[in-house]
Amino acid sequence: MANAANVSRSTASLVLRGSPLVAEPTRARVMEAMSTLGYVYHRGAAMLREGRTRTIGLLVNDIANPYVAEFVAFLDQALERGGQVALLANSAESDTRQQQVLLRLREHSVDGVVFSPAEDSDERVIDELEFWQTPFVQALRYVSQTRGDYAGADYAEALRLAVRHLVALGHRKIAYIGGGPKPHSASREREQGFADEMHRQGLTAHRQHVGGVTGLDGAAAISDMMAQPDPPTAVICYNDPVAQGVLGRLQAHGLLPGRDVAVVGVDDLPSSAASWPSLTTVATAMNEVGAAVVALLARRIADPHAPVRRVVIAPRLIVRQSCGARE
Amino acid sequence: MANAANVSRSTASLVLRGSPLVAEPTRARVMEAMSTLGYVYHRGAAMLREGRTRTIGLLVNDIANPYVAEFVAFLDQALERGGQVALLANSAESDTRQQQVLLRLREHSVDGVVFSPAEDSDERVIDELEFWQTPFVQALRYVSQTRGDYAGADYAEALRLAVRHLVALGHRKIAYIGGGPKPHSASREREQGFADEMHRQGLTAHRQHVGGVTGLDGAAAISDMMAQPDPPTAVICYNDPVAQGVLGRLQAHGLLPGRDVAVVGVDDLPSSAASWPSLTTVATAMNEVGAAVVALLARRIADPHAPVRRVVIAPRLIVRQSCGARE
DNA sequence: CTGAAAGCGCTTACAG
DNA sequence: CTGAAAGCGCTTACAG
Repeated sequence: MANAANVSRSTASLVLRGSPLVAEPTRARVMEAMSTLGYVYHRGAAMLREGRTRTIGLLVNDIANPYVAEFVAFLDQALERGGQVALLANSAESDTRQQQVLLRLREHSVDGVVFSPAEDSDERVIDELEFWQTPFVQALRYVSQTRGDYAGADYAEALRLAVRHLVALGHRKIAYIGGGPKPHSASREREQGFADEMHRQGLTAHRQHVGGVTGLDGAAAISDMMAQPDPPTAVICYNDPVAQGVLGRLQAHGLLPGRDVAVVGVDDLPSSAASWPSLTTVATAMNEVGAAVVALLARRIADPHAPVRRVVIAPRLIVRQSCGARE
Repeated sequence: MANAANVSRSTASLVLRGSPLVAEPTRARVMEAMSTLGYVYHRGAAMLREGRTRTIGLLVNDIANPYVAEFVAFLDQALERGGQVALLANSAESDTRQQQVLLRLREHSVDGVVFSPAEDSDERVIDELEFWQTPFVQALRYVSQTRGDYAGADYAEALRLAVRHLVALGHRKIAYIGGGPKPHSASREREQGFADEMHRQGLTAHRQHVGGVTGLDGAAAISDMMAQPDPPTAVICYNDPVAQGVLGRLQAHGLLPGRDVAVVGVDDLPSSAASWPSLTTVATAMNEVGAAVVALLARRIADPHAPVRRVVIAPRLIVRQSCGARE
């Protein structure tokens, strides 16, 4: 580099890293040379020498999912604040692609990996990460109940809150419109929470549907349910996009959500406050989950042998119009 | 590395890169050693030596925007297919952060940068990128009309299509609910297209509003407009989220979009087909823009002195219910 | 076809 | 406080 500034490379290196060992005039001389030469710190060289890259692999199941996109935005910012940079990758719910991308991340010598597993993830992903000794944390979903750090919301509790709220409003015919056909931890937890709370209330699922996680899936599911005899009076949806699709389709059938059928979502996307009727939903505390993920990863990098830690964030019911509790 | 496999490092290197110069038994021996040792190709070392990283900086104005998230998903996949990996960064519409993040990307020696400029971008961003000689392409928005490659949709044409469609349906009181307060190329183009086509039709903007780019902003804007005397009969919105907020708020006021007020969006998000009423919108061909971006960047990396190229993709009107043309 | 040597830009001890 | 030397894991000529 710019040791055309009349100093040795080690001195320059000390300046770069802001060491107090360097005399002021020397530092000034080096800084001067750096800026006139348009010098840029070559992190790649440092990483080769230091053995770490300050780079974190961020592998998500579906970046186009609005909730995941917000999660990525949050993590990107949090990592940046910690002086790290995110290598983004999207498995698009494919275990195969997840494997490939993980190898790629490893070739780039990431210091750690945050991942929300693809829905059909094989537990071998964990084997591999452990074999590589790559610090990692599972986010939003987990592949293994017991292996690897994890942070997510309490999805079972989210469904329990929704059921309890609807029962309190007098509903007994409560349906659940679930997520995609391939279950993962977060969808299993939701189903469990739904079943448990219904049971506790002396009820059984009035109807249950499996389809997908988008508005179109929600619309199709509700059409189906309403066409059958003895339709539900209340519907809980896998997430807000599904619920928004349900809101739309109900109205297309001439039914007003909140008056004719109660609808509840999960996640509390920003857009859910602006829908008509506004959507009652269970917020899954994305920021808190994100913060936990960052903390877990830092801890894991610092101490690879620390005991496994799993952080589960409490959800919160947001009552708006679509459940009929408000005008 | 594993030249414990009895070969020299150069031979191993040749094997790694799949050179045909290596004899089969030798190759087998090397492969064998690699797998037993759990060897992983150290891209960082290669990049230091080769001077390129097969890493692309992907800097977006707002990852939490659904359209941008889809764009990121598309690009991530396209880059991956080309053997590159995306370093993600989010400027969150801040020029300051954009500068920081660009420096960070450069420290990571990205081979090129794709960026959708923050809304308040200073043209100095371009100076800097040119000074660094970093190949780059502007996506979705541009900082400079003349400098740097660019790919985006034809946003002016999108607005023209929307105006023409509404006029053909008999509307004359057409309002435009624009994006955020800080204009950027894509919002200016929209405004221009709106003004041009209204003029050509012998009309003037019945009303025009500046606010934000989310559903809540759209809801606030339409409440405002409808509360004033002589409200518009048709509204064109900056993007689909704004339009969805408008749909919701109109209904909250007891007005049915498509019957009482026509509403048109821009972008054609997947969720817009599932809204109620389903949203008439102008699709801005995200995949084509993405493909153009990837091609432009490859070209720029291959030939830094190629003439500037700007790719503008034609938009397409998607007629659904919210404009009143369909039941 | 295979081997020995140099070098990418840093950081880390180790001497002065 | 500053300088000289080695080495991170690769690739690139250059000889054999």
